[in-house]
Amino acid sequence: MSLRYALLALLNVEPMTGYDLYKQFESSVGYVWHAPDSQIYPELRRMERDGLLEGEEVAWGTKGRKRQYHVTDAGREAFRNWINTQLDYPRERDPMHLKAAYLEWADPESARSQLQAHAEHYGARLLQWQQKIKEIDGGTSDMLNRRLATVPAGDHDRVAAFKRFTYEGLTARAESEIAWAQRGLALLDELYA
Amino acid sequence: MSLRYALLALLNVEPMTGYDLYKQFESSVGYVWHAPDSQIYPELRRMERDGLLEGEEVAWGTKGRKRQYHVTDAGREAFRNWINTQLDYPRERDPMHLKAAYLEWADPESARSQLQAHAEHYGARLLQWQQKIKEIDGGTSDMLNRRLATVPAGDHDRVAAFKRFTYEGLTARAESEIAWAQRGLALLDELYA
DNA sequence: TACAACTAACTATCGGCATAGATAGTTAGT
DNA sequence: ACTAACTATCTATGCCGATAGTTAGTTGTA
Repeated sequence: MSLRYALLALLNVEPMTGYDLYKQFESSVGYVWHAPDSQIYPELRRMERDGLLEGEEVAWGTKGRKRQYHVTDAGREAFRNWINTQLDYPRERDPMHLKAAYLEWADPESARSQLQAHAEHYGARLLQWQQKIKEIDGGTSDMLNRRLATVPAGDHDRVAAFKRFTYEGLTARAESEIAWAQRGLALLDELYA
Repeated sequence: MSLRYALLALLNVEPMTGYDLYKQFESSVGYVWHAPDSQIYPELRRMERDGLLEGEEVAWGTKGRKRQYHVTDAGREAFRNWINTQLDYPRERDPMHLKAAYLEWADPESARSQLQAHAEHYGARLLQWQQKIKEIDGGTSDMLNRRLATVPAGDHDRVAAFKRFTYEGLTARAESEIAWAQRGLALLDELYA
């Protein structure tokens, strides 16, 4: 159900087509949330059906058409409602930690390369998220600047602060995963010396 | 697809019924992996169909019957194969961080209580996982002791070390989430002073 | 003995998400 | 003029998992 609110969040900034939204999820916004186009288009139709969005056909070239959606009052209210509602947390289900618990079954080299890959995966994420923080601090974040243009100047600090806060959480998580993987690599050295 | 391997991991220790496995996921093992019985029973049947398990009817009381499953050679091989295979990491999709990015839409009190709940959620997990580590260190972990009984004494350290390593990762993650939520609470105090 | 709690297993439905592929129009470069 | 890359949208299939409800037998206890 979060896809709906991710879409509302983006459409709150400016009207967009399904394809625009898809591209957002493929690039910068995708570092926080992702969805394939095959989920986006049907969800937009459902949201229009539910009165959260309104779409209008826009000409594209001579024969082409595209459908641009904008948020309705009901949509904004639904978004505000969601953001004020307590999430419920899913039960634990993490494949990498499940694996880790039975790593004595693995070949040491395989265990090593998987922990290495874990560290590298989060290393890549870490760089992306740190980059986002730099962009926020430097005022060069497109996403943020477009968002800021829609709110009064007095709220700018607040909006930027929450964006930064989000990425701080993600970088902290990445750092924690990297540290864990590295402890694992050290452990392998000990155990298979 | 990880459910299959979680079940194999448990059944590698000793034969169990679907209900036994369900109870495991409801209690201690559930802190690492969880599944409802409505997924467990069909998956066990599929695994038997695929030759990873063999089940036998066991009498229970006078008229009752239950089906106890044990792992086949093919099952053990499949498990070893899984544990040696690199995972692929899903795209980012985290509702709480999505929310955090738009927290300026929330009522300050709601934002506060949600961050509080975030900290409390991971606080509860943290206690459970720390408890697990204590049990491992003290040799009072049932799960681990049963597992250790099935491997040569020379491997005991290794088996225990990986279990501990798993819970260390989970506690580190919980601590990181708690710290993040607390930074968020401090931020709210600043922004809505 | 009556009842509650537990053991055991199964079924149905629904939403989320991945993967794959189909179709059609447009734009930019060679 | 061609064609590759991009824009735009849609459909189909299938797994995973959540939720809820059903049926039947057993055990412990008031």
